[in-house]
Amino acid sequence: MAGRPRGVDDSVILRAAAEVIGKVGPAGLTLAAVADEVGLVPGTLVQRFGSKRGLLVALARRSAHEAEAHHERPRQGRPSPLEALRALAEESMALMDTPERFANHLAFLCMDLIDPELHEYALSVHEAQRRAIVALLEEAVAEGELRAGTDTVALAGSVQALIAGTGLTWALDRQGTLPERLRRALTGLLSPHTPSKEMS
Amino acid sequence: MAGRPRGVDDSVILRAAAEVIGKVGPAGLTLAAVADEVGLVPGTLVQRFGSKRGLLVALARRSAHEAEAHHERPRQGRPSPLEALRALAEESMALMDTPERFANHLAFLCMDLIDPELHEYALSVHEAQRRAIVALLEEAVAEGELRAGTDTVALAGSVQALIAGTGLTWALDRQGTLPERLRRALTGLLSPHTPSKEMS
DNA sequence: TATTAATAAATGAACAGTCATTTATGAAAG
DNA sequence: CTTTCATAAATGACTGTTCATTTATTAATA
Repeated sequence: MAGRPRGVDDSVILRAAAEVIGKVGPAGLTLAAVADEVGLVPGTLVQRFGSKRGLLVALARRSAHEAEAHHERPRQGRPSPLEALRALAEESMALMDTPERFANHLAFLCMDLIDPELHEYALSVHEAQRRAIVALLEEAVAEGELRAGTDTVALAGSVQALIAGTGLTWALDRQGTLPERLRRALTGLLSPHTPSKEMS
Repeated sequence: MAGRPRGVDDSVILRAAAEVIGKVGPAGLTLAAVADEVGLVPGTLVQRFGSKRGLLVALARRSAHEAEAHHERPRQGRPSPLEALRALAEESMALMDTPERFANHLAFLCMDLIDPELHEYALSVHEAQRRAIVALLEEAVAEGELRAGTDTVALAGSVQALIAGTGLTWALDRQGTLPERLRRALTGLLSPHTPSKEMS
């Protein structure tokens, strides 16, 4: 039954594809570049993944599973829920802290602009992150770090927006360090900036 | 001296280019698509703009000038600085409230990923927006809407991140309406979410 | 005023390059 | 020998770009 064994595994091809995307962006990815990276020939990739699109789908699926698994890890001995939230946010930043990685991350977020079928994968990762954030926020409420009655789901949405937006704007102006800006913005989102009389 | 008059103006070509980018993304733009849109032939665009890259540079330059001019408009009879800030943010959202416009906006933000020379244009728009936000925040401080001693520049950075990130995440999950989510996130950034005893 | 020359704009065809994909062929392992 | 993997070459569809040519307009000339 078993014929000639594969010279290179699927996983190393996908890793190479991610690497290429990191360099030239998702739209600039070519089968030739990926094939070169792993010592194969473009046609082989088509045969193994069906098409270029098939390879991209496989890459999206793998990335999504990895990211979901990452977000399902329990809080690891962090002193407080909010501290764990900051850690989560900073880890997310690791996906955007170089121009290459940022381009890659952006490509992932906007995969549906390349191929609508890939949208579900980006969405599942996004929702896994949201669930993790909501869980931490609720812990924070339970432990008194956040005011009781906080709309944790809505706040989680804001936190996600802040994470994504901080990466985006930092990629644009490169002022300061990314963790520093993230921490400041997060603190601003979670603590008061207004005088005691509340605004409208 | 004067030869044959131009059948279509530069501005309508650039507008068509922006439209095409909105449909197929910046990397998917082809001269043929733009030429089709305005009833010309691809070669004509090369002759008029020097090259495809020249057309993109012209588009970036125009978009940058438009956006800067937009941000330099004075506060227009808004009841309060923070209300004006919310209005500014919501106007920014108008650039991302459809998939097409969002793609276009994203293309603009990431122009340097297409061509490094275009980065300066994206950056200048970003800084114009920052100046506008800082000005409003300082008015808010002066009028007592924000606590004295607020680091308006840092807070402006957070506001920008929130604007960009809200557009990004909304494009991903499409939950709720964009203005609603933006307003909630902004309120969260500018008002307290913690109990009176402040967190670290 | 009528005619001609000069100039710019636009065309359409062709070019060279790249890309994904297909086909036919050879090699490696059970 | 059969099955699977990989290759090399060829294909067809695009791409941006160039070139000679045509068209439309203004300026100058007689």
